[in-house]
Amino acid sequence: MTATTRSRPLVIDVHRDQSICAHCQARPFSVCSVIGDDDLERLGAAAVTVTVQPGHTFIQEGDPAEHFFNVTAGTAKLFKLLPDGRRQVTGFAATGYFLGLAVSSSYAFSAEALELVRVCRFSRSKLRGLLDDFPALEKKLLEVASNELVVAQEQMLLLGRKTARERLASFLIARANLLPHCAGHAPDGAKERIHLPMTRSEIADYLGLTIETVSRTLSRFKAEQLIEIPNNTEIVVLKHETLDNIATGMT
Amino acid sequence: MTATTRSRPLVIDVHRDQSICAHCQARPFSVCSVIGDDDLERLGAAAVTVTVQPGHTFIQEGDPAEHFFNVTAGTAKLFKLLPDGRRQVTGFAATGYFLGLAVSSSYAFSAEALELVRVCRFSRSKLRGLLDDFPALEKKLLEVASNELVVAQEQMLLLGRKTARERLASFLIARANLLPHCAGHAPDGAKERIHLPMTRSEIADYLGLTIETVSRTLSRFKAEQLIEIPNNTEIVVLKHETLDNIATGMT
DNA sequence: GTATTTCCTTGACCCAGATCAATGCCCGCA
DNA sequence: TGCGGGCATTGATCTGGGTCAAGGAAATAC
Repeated sequence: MTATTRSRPLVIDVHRDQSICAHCQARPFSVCSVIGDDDLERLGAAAVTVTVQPGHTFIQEGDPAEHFFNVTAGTAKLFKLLPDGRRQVTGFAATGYFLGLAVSSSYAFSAEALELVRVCRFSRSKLRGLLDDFPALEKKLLEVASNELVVAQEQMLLLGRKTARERLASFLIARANLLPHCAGHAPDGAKERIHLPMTRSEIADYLGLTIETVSRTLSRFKAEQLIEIPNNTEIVVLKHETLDNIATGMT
Repeated sequence: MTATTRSRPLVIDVHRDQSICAHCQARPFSVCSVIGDDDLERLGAAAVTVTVQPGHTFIQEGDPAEHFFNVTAGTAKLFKLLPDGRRQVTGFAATGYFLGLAVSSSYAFSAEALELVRVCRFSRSKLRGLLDDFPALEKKLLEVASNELVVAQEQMLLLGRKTARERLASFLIARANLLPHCAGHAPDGAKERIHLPMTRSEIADYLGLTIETVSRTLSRFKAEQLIEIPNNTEIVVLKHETLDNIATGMT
């Protein structure tokens, strides 16, 4: 919840490359997947690749919304601040995430790189052009936005009505379901090793809790043999089903 | 927060009318405004008008998402439930609101009429057809969804980080800004009479509080001469600016 | 190898808002 | 005009999670 007022966007390695999209390993996971191979040069011409160092803010809430971003590597946190520094993390943007959908003239949130982040940047006008030329892209964006809305509503339920225990369980289950292999329900025996690129403080700001409550609750899960905590950036889910039940308030 | 398990959708007065859109007074406020006068018959042919009685649920979370809705009169509450009945109201849908954007196969939330509600109902396939024929409609929907996302993020900040006092102030200011005339900042002198079609309990479920806290906080605002409470469905904002400052955490 | 910093954990205590419990108010109905 | 049933208000008390404080552990710096 502390306001570690970081410096302004420090951006290294900005460059253009017409053929960049052809070898983009994030494409299958992103909105760009709807653009056919034949049109990749057109897409690449509109994009600028930007690398953002960990801890640096590349979108500042309130700034004029000139660009749209597509995360192609690393994870960023999206957040909003109150004047006294209280922070709400509204989401984590991983590879494939499309950022900047706000139609208004200024950004509604800030974005800061947690790890080394690589993004594809489009200017507002260039994206407009792409949307006009590729209606499929517009359809895809609507689909993405609709899914985001569903996720946002789920998060409102969490923030408004769930207990600390339920919030942490929800968070762990959501992270576990991100895992490439078992995108569903692992049995209570199987071990799922989830990666946490964010600090406890960022988890707290995401779940509307304090860092101490996050820590205590995780310790309790460990004591109950629901999880293991090998180190600060990894958690092993031992009892997925049990955690899932806690997450959905069935306990 | 109590689960008043209402009956299933009780729908009266369902009818079709090709020319309905031509006299729709909700059109200027809704996504349909992007359809030109010449194409209104096409739009009307796809829509079914449905009237929903107060207290009746016309969208049930988890049900297959077969329809999209456009509210043309009245206000509905959108909400999600936990198994034990805890409720989170994720929004209020007034005239012009487009409902059902969830792209997944089932609804992510329920919707219940607060007053007598009238909606325009489109089947999934009919809407698909409209979107293919009117790209402007798709653009508009993306714009609407993007705005919804911004609102959702603001609500996450409220639910995760604001105090009860700040939440109520935010709610009152948001309602005041809905007023047709002064869509901005009324001076601290001017009286703004806001209408509340929802009960205290629904306000509580929207703000992540209890009914008692809502009531106490409003009473305190009244004691501080920030508002007047002529009756249960109306509140007069006396000091817009002061409330706005409270809402944004500047106190 | 030691110092510094940053993050995490744990304990003791506190408080904003929840819960429990009356009571009041308004409105429709007879 | 009085009665009954929802809401809403208000008071008393409780508690989950916040706050304050004191280490600990792991990473980076020197």
